[in-house]
Amino acid sequence: MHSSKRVLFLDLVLSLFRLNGLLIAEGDAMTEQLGLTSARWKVIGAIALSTAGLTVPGIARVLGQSRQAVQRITDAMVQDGVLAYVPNPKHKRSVLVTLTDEGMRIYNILREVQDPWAIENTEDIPSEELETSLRLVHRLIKKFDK
Amino acid sequence: MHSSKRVLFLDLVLSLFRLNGLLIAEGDAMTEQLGLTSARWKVIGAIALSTAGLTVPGIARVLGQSRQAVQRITDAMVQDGVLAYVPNPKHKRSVLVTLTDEGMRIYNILREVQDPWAIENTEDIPSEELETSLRLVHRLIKKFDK
DNA sequence: GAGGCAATGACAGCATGCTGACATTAGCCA
DNA sequence: TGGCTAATGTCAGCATGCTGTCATTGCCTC
Repeated sequence: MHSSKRVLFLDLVLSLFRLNGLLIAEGDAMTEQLGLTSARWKVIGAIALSTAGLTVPGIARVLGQSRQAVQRITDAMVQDGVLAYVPNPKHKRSVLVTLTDEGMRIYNILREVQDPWAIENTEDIPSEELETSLRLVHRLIKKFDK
Repeated sequence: MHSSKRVLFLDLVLSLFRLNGLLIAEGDAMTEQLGLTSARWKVIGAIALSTAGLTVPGIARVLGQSRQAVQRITDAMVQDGVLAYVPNPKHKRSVLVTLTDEGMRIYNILREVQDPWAIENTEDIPSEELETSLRLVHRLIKKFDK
């Protein structure tokens, strides 16, 4: 028998909370030897994926977090020599956040751990299911991101 | 063209981080007039859904959080008169957490807001897609929850 | 060009998550 | 039954998220 969509959806939401925590734990375990935490590899990932360069509020928009939270993390990472602030030709006050050589090194190692992890955890999951789920998630994000 | 499963999966993971934040914001907005926060309505939901009664570590296991984090929340909610600790016939030290009348009242109001929200946000999504996604999420939870 | 609104930086306070540590109690097995 | 191991309560410290606030700077419109 099929549950109602309402119940399915509430179950999905609760399960997503659970999965979110587990994914953060996975990421933390994966990056433990790199001295990273979930907040930090998210920032590194956002910067590495951007082509045009990102400001602090820009990273916050990508990650869906407050700019203040991101600012604190990036300040600490600059302090640690992983990130650097460089002048922004398009904005006098709002500097761009870039990876230092050390940051690039860490990102490359991160990818070397993350890629096998992604491959391993999807080998028994059909592409169609991944695509369906991803489409649903994107749809919900669009719905809630006002 | 189809992306590789690896890329699909990494996109899915990043999107889930984003969606998680948005869902918490949704829940917070929904429960604003009830004086609840995300941490609190999760606890209320867990208790309301349990049939046998839950201890603090039990709630932590359901929610996938540390027992210390849950303890702090439940202590505060007992203080606020929403929850109550009652003796546990099966365990002398570990009391059961229950909803007070006020807690039940709040839970009922919560459901009155949550149900229409769930229905509204699924009306344009086929049941099959919800089921596929839920199955995938459960599978990943099982994979990571060791 | 001037004025006003929006974006940004910076600081503060608070809620919530985690881990670590330690004492106590339950529960199970020899 | 005795004792060991796991579970629980409790306290502490820390990381990370949020919001609020205010000054400053950018940018757009008139």
